[in-house]
Order: sequence, then structure tokens, then C-alpha cells
Amino acid sequence: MTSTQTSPSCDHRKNPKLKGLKMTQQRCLVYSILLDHRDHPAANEVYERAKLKMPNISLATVYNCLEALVKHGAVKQVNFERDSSRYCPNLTEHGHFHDTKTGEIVDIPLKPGVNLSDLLDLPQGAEIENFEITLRGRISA
Amino acid sequence: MTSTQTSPSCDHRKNPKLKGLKMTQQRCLVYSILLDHRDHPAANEVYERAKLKMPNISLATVYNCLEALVKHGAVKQVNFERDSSRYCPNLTEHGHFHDTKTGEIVDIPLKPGVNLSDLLDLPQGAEIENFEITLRGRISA
DNA sequence: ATTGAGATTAGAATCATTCTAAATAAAACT
DNA sequence: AGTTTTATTTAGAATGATTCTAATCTCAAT
Repeated sequence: MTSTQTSPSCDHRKNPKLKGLKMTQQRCLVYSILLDHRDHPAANEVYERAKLKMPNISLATVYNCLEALVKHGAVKQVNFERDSSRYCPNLTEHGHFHDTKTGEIVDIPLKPGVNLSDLLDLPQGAEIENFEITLRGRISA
Repeated sequence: MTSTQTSPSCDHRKNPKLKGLKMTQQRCLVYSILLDHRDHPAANEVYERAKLKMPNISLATVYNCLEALVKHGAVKQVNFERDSSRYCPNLTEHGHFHDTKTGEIVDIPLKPGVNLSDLLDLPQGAEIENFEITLRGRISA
């Protein structure tokens, strides 16, 4: 049991998103939790799930791992108003819809071929590094 | 000095956005601060500006006033990642661009005639109550 | 003038997140 | 293989924005 790898999703050869990021057991666990249930958990929820497999992991480590994954670009941090940040392994350009009835958060893909500047009057010379589009509402039956 | 009105912007007859909201001196001051410099101040910055005119106003009151204005729909609350909320009296549909070089935040109007659903693959039956579009980047000279 | 509803206030409490310093683990070098 | 270096993990303290609490104040309507 000297391996650092606990899940195939953390294998650099199979997952180029992780190339160059040292995958410790903790980072691997946190990352696989995000891949496992793509329900946009917040840090404390990731922590709860992580403890089931690694009871001594600390909340600080979960924050550290999430930060490392976000900085590396393997995971996106999603913010809804002032709520706790949530985390999302979907790296395609997308927004989020927050269903105010169920609390569920779903990914909203951008329509293929369309561009932010089709919707928005961007200022001259604006170079967008990243964006967030968050919607709140309901899904009528 | 028994009047509650300290600024014409708080006159209900001139400003229908405020109709139905009791305008106390504090609410009027907070609101006029937002109208005065449209630089998206956070609550503590509103508090600093407010104290110049009303030295005994409390931070809690500034929060209360901002909340009342937001709930009433006279002001929008704007969130960038996990930063403090900022406040914006522009009620037209718009997003925000955060210049990472200068820190400046500017309103980004939606192009006339276009719709969120032109850009996004919304789920069947989605009814959007509100949305936030926030961009980070730079303006190249 | 009295009442009652709502607003304001100071300060305490909350809660997500970050920081700190010590302990571990892994990596790099001999 | 052992030593040094470097990065990671950990528990708990600290931070900081916001909300809560309970007391006081305001003001319109009785």
C-alpha cells in the first residue's frame, strides 16, 4: 500500500487535465468525489463524503485540494450569490441554473457556435479571462 | 428639520422605483450614495461614505437599508466570486465586467433584442427569476 | 399624549474560508 | 539506503463579511 493513486481517474496518462499536478491520495479522493456525483457540492459536503473513505482527512485539506484543483484548471469553482462556493468538474464553457424549488443546480451548456459577445456589448479591447453565468428560477412541470 | 427627505432622488413622486418603500433618512442617504457614484461600492464603502453625511449611522443600518432596497427591487446586489457583495442602482438587464488590472467594475448592457436563450441551452420549462453574468478580464489599451 | 409598527443601533454571534505552525510524506540528491 | 529539501497535511486559531439580538427610537395614526 505505498501507492499514491487510489482511483483511475487520477492517473495522469488517462486524465490529461491533471498533468503536472501532484496527485496525493487526498487530492485524488477529492477529485473523484467531484467526478462521482456531479451535483456541485460545497466544500463541507465534499468533506463529509471524503471522510467516509478517509476518516482522518481534515476540512483544511479539502479546501487545499479544491484550491489546487481549481488553480490547476481541473475543476471550476461556482458561486451563487453569497452561498458557499461549489465545485464542478465540467470544464466545458457553461453556466448554471439554480432551481429555487428543489435546490438543484444544473449545468447549462452554451449553444454551440455562439459567443458571449453575441449577447453582450463588451467594451472595446475587453479580453475575458473567465466568466460566470448563473440563473435562478424554476422548472415548470 | 422634521423632514425625512434629504435628497430629491428619494421623492416618491419623482422616483417611481421607490413607490411603496418607506424612505427614512438612512435609506434615502444610502440610496443617494449608490446613485451618486455608480462604482458598485460594497457595504463597508457605502458605510464610509454615509458617515460623512450622517456620522452616527451604523453599519448594521447600512446593511438593513441595502437589503430593503434590494428586496424592493430598487437596487441590484452584485457578487464577484466570494468577494463582498456590491450594489448597483442600474435596473436594466446587464452583466458586469471586472477589470483585473484596475479593479474597476463596469456595467455591460445586453445587446438589444437578444435573449438569454439565444446563448444558452435552457432546460425545458425553465422560468428564470433572475440571472447574473460576471466577466473577469482586462481591457487592452 | 398614547399606542403600535417598523426602523435604527451597538455589539454579539455565525459561518465560510484562510492562516499558522507543527508534523508527515514524498522527491531529489548523494 | 540515508539525508536533505520541498510540498502537503493537519488541528486549531484567526479573519472578515454578514446576520442576529435586544434595546431604543421614530413617526404616523389613533
